[in-house]
Amino acid sequence: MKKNGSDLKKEKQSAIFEAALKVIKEKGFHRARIADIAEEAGISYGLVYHYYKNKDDLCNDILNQWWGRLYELLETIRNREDEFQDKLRALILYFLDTYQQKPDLMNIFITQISRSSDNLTKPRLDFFKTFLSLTEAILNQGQKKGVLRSDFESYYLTYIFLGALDTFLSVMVLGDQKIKNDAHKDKIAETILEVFLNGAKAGKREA
Amino acid sequence: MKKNGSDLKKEKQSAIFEAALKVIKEKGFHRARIADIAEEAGISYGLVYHYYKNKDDLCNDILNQWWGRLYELLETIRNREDEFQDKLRALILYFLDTYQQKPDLMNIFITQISRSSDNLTKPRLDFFKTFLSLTEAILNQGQKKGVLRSDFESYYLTYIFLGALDTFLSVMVLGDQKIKNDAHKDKIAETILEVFLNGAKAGKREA
Amino acid sequence: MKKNGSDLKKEKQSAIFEAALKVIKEKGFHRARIADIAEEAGISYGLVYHYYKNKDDLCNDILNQWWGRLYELLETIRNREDEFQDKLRALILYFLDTYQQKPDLMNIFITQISRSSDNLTKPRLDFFKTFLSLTEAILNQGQKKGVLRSDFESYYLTYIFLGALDTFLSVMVLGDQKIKNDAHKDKIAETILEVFLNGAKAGKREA
Amino acid sequence: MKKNGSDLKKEKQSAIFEAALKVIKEKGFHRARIADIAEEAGISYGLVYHYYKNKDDLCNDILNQWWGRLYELLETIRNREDEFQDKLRALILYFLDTYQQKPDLMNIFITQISRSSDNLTKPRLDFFKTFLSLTEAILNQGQKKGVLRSDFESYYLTYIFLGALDTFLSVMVLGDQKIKNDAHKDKIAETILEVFLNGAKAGKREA
DNA sequence: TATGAATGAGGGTTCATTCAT
DNA sequence: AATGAATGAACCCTCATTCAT
Repeated sequence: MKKNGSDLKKEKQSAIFEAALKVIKEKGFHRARIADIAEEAGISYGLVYHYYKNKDDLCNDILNQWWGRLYELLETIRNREDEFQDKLRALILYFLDTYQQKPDLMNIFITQISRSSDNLTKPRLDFFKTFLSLTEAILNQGQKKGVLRSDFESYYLTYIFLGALDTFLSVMVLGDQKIKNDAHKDKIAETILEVFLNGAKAGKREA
Repeated sequence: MKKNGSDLKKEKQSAIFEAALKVIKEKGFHRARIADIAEEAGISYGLVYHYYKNKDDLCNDILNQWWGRLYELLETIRNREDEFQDKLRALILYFLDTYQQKPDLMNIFITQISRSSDNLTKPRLDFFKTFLSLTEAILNQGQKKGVLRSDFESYYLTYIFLGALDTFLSVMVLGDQKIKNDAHKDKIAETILEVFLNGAKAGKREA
Repeated sequence: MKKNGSDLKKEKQSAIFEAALKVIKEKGFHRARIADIAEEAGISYGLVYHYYKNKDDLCNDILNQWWGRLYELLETIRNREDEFQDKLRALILYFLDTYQQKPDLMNIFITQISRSSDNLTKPRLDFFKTFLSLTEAILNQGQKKGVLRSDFESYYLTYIFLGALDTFLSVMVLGDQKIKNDAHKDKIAETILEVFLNGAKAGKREA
Repeated sequence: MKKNGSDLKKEKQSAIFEAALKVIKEKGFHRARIADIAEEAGISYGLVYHYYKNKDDLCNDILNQWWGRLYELLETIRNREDEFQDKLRALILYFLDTYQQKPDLMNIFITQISRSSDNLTKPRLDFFKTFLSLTEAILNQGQKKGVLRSDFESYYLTYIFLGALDTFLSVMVLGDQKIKNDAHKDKIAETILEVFLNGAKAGKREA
């Protein structure tokens, strides 16, 4: 079955996208040269500019895809009729899955997007704030249902939850640790959930 | 009392250091130009090279100072005979104090150092790992004393604790939020501690 | 009636030619991109290379057409048995007519061809010199007939005549002024003729 | 006598300026590369950017100098109490003198500035229009004094006068003709003046 | 004939670093 | 110690031209 032009175009663009992920992961946004990306993608220099207006456009595509998917997921989770804890678990697993399937992208999120990067411009900051808000909306559901304590504002709980998740991911990403199998993945998820919900203090849990 | 040459040298170097903090905070490591730093410091830019071998040297100075102080603190905390919770509180307050007194440095830590930055070279990664280890050593004390639960490896607890702290700081730094007063600072510290120790779940706390 | 292949070819080539005129007028030779011209002509830009060897070839086509027609006219005028003044008038009107009918071409002549353009290569300079020579030949007829004064070399008179004409056109072209009607056109022609022939000094004319 | 820093700075900038004139004359604004200019000036590539913000800035400097001097001259001429014909002569001689002393600049005026150049942006067009206006103001003086005929608008006379002058210069510049001596220069000036004032028609002059 | 993807040389600009004074 | 002129490698982006389909 022959692919039509549009498919081919998308494929090539996708190749550039993936190459960019890899190079940016290795060098960071700044040091990633268009020449590197082109070489990684196995195409000529100028062709990158056939698919992307400029370097910024390419970087934004990465950001938009990342945040776009994440926002979508958060909306989905919020609207689901799940048990509250399953919502948190779903979010954690999304990150872990992404790390498994697109480690470069996850790496970039951790090292380039989540905080820093010299590119911390206003719109990029807004991405981050939106992420916090959407997550907070979910935690707020937990408070309303009486699952989460309400003696703290929901954003406090949000920071702690996301911080825990983020640091787990950071350690894995920066240490280049692999997720061995699904059991391992579940273990991590359960740990984060358990400590977040029940705390780190000894001897407080029933049974 | 006349200052001697060495003092003068240190003063000037310090001026460059502070200028670098400010410029790097505003532009990031990459976009921070030697010319900017010199201008901010009120000196000619050739002079920067009398005090620092090159840009990397200057950046490393910042990193070394940051991590050096932090390591020192962690060692101190570990060796203190405090109650365990006071150790954690001391660590949290150190970050909050630093944010109050040297917001630029804190900003750089959050946005440039803590994870990423394009400059994520091996030695810089090691800094981060050492930080995790030293903190883990303290949390491990908590487990040994029976204050912290032991059904998780100490590094799991470390990630959650540091993640919570880090995200609180990130939000403040990125949102340019000020710490209003000591009460506010204590509130934040207590929140982190309380949720870390007792968890986010509702109705589980005695009294 | 079906057009044959050659006609079609000429039509398409003509479309490219006209598109080139428009784009070059707007952007100049240098900034005019093949892609712009193709888009203006409503064809794919690879196709331009079927009709023209390269960009230079296209530009030369424009130059050749312009100069070719002009030389032809000058030859015609020279060989005509008109009154001398009618010859000059015919030349002036040719330019004004061209400006009316092909303003883009006229614009390019004024802004790109007549003098300079970065493309001032030897062959292009020769075009210009030939133009001067052919015009001079006509003015020389005027001197021989005793209509024009002979106390100056004919090329001096040529420069003044063409300079006057050229500057009139320049102002119109650069100011994007339209020729309102035939009376307006005649007025301009007569002004140039009158001042060229009788001078700008006051009170010297009979009657 | 030692030169101070500012003098040296100006000297170097001037060297770049002159080098730019030469290169632009040879290649045109577009084809003139910063590398060429630097080489011509005998300095390194980057140094050009020490003195000029960018290529445009350098080009504008040339334009501003050219037009600035010309405007100044036109103001001076207008305000002088000279005989009217001496005013026109002064203007012609200014151009001829400039051609003698700064042939590169004159060349650029003719081939790049006066009309064309792809760089025909709004502000550059305005330069040209101002030039026309200032000249027209002088010719208008001639009409008011009764030296020039008033049956044509002053701008018509302006176009013819400037056109004549411009074309003389063009021919010299494009033909790379030298002005042999002062007598030659005067001859040219008188020719332009004579034909402009008394016309090209034979047998109309007194005596 | 027609398309537009693909190539890569060319050139502008930045900026860390060196160096003469 | 101090200045800032000077250097040139690095890298982004453009666009004429080629080529596979």
